[in-house]
Amino acid sequence: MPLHLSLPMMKEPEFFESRENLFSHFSQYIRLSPALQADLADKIAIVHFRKGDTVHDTSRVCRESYFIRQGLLRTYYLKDGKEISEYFSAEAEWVNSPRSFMQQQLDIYSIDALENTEAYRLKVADLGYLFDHYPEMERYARLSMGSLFGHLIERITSLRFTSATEKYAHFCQAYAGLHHRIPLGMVASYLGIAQETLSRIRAR
Amino acid sequence: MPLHLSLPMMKEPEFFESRENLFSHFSQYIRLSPALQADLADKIAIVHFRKGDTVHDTSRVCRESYFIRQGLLRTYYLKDGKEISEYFSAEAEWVNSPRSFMQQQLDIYSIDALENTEAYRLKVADLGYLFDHYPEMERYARLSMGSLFGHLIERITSLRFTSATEKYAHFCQAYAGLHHRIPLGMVASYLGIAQETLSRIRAR
DNA sequence: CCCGCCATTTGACCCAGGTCAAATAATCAT
DNA sequence: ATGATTATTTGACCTGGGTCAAATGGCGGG
Repeated sequence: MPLHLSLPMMKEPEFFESRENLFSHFSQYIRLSPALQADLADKIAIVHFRKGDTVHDTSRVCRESYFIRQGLLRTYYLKDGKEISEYFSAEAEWVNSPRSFMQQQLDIYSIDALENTEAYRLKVADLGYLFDHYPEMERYARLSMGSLFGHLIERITSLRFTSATEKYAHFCQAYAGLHHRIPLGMVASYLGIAQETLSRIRAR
Repeated sequence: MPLHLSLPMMKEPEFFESRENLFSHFSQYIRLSPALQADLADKIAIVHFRKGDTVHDTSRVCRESYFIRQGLLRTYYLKDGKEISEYFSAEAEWVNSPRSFMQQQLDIYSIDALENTEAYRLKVADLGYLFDHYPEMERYARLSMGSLFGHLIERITSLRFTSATEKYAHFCQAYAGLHHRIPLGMVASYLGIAQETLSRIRAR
């Protein structure tokens, strides 16, 4: 099934505002030279997804990464015919199918949109170009990966020795404002507990 | 308590052989220029730990990273007075207390040696120097982190929906030859299951 | 506004694996 | 070697939370 996405159709001012969002994100990690800024602006496109759209599926190698300007995406995979949510990504986060994108091979993860979403798209080939020409992009990648690391380790800790109730509490804190926006069943599979159990916990 | 480590006291030939190990590791990811090679050789020291030694403890900020030439280290933390093993690191892996090393702040993880261990030591300040002067070091960091990522995600998957038996099977496969070298109780806490349960599983 | 399809809730039942306790085996230091 | 300390095994018991089933609630499309 082909990737389903609508093309940007925005007024100029809004477009500029958008770009600055991404740029200011970069600026948290590195100093953006004018040259890099220009090259980035050239490589990055804005795309829209409608709620329910498929952003990526397992039949393809993942060749693009998305930085969410607004909206909510979900990365999931199938296990015994059921969808298991791996994680959720909201504003100011990069999303792709990690191993598929990094090693350019097929992988089990699909991505879909839980809300109408507006995102910047960067193709893997363009990212490679940026890495080759701007050492500071390498640094950006290293630094931003670093903070992800902490989250993953925390999650592993939370999965191992905590009760279902504690897992949910940790989730609410880690995904702060987001947990309202995500259907209960998906939260349950993210936490590795049964939907029914989570429903009972909520009705505490 | 001060860091307990013995200084290198090696014959030259062995020393050279050691360094080449690390260099060939780097070569898997980047091309090592002679200048970088020289700088690396200058910054890196060889250290030895005896079985049971503390490599890092929670009272200090982690200011060095170790690349294991031979041996086995364990990263763990205390929960309710018990040691929970976070992960094990063997030959050809970098070890530190991740958040403490990356953000230069205190964290909950300690590291000790499960076997006599010989490792290369790189100080955080020297690593910063290398990042500042050699863009290819940034690339190395990005690429080598990438492969860690896959492992962490796999582990999260394995923790969520699998029985204790499956967790142990996954562990044996992920840590291939290593599982003989690690005490049962530590494996159990790594997997998030009770020691008694793991003992029964093994006696299948 | 109504219908049909999911998502969520509620109830009943059951088992994998946790806890506590005590025996046995392995390891270490003297 | 030998006793002391620590790691592993074994047994008995119990509970958190999984599974299956059925009722109820919500929402998007016509």
